[in-house]
Amino acid sequence: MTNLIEELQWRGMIQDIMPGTEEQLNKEMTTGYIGFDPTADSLHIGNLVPIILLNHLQRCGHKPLALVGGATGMVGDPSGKSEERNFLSEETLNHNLACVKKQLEKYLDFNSSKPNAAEMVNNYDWFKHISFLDFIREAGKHITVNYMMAKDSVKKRLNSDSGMSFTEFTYQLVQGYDYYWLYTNKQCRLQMGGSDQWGNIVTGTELIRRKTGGEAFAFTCPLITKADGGKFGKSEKGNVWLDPAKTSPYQFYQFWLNTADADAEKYIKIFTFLPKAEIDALIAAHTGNEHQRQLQKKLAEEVTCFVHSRADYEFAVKASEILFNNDTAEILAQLNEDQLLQVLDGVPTVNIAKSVLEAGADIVSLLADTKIMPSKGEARKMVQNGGISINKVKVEGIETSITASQLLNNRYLLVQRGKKHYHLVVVE
RNA sequence: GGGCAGUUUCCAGAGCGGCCAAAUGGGGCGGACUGUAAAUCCGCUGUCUACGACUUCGGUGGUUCGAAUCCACCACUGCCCA
Repeated sequence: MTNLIEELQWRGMIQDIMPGTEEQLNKEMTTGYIGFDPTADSLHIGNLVPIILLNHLQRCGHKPLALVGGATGMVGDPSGKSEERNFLSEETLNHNLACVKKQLEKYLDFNSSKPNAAEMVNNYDWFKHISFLDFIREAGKHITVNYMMAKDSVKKRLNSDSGMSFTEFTYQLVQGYDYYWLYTNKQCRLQMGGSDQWGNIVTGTELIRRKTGGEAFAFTCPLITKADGGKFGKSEKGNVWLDPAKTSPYQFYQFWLNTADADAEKYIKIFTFLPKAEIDALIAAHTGNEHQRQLQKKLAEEVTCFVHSRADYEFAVKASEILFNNDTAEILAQLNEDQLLQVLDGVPTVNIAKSVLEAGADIVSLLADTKIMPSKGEARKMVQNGGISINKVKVEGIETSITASQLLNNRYLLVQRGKKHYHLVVVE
């Protein structure tokens, strides 16, 4: 049994830890859990850290429980939120729950023949049987309001103008009860989470101690930050999702590849399972040769393979080469239709009628009509600034006209605005 | 309820009768350099049938040859007094 805490420590994944946690983990196979809130119909890369924590737990020979918050999702966690959250409708919640469960199955080993097989639990399953009165007698009696009010997440909101509803105030008790329930019914002895969860987690261990006299353990992982102060996990297009239908593997790969130097060392430790020796070697090789971006490439490779697949990764690399290398006009022209569409998967497309090109369309009108540029004025300026390329060839001058002879595979036109923005024009 | 100040293009903020599509800064977007980075430098940033035309300066009317600029009313915002 590998020492989990030691492993996580050098990776910089431990923020707070309850005394005795390491001893418990070294003593026996321990069951540990993390909760996932069904706030959307897909997990995003912010949820990747908890997934990886559970994965490490399992690799070290312990038993992970992934808890989906069917009940807690109905309440809303106030931690880190400055305002009261809106309720999700029941259908949305159920839909999200199903999606999240399906995703989680990909990342842990649920093969029940193993003693430390992962398990999925839904806290709605036990909360649906508990009446309000049962709850306030069973859980509420053991925790004082004074104790609950002392939590940071609560204090902040009490001092704010928006206040805090009774519902959200209760959240920590609901989550605390989860831990108590898992403690008594699943022999769960460990809870993990982001450091913003510390307050809620401690309420759980407190509840366990007061109700059963038993001891439960916990640790948290630092929240992921970016060196430039931006919010981690957002790309220009918004959240980076794990669902390939919402964020294509190519975009996912690009997100990691674009990691800033200042963050890369930290991220490769947290988001990959590479052993310490290999990471140290990579960092050493990267230092002084930052322009080669070895760290970013390895990071993007590992995470893309873990979340999607090796095939998806290889494809993303190929697509990146075609899209970003300069002398690829010829390669592009050689691709067949299938390859072309795969490389450009996720690129926004516009349809135009073939007749438009037969007479030769002037570049400015084409850009404006296809909505690639919002107006002719802007299209004109963009072309004059050298910001538009067709099929990887820069457009020179606003008099340029586009004809059917330029179509790739007789159907497609790859329009590029600036370095990173692509549009696929499909002729019908 | 009374008094004062304000409302300008994505944001902040100049302009106070013609020289205003409107200074400057920020942001955004391009280009060069680079590592699909940072920093730096350069350009663009109301629309169009584009060396010109058209529509914008809270709203509606008015004064004037001419208004973002002056007047009236309305709406909203901020500050002060009740």
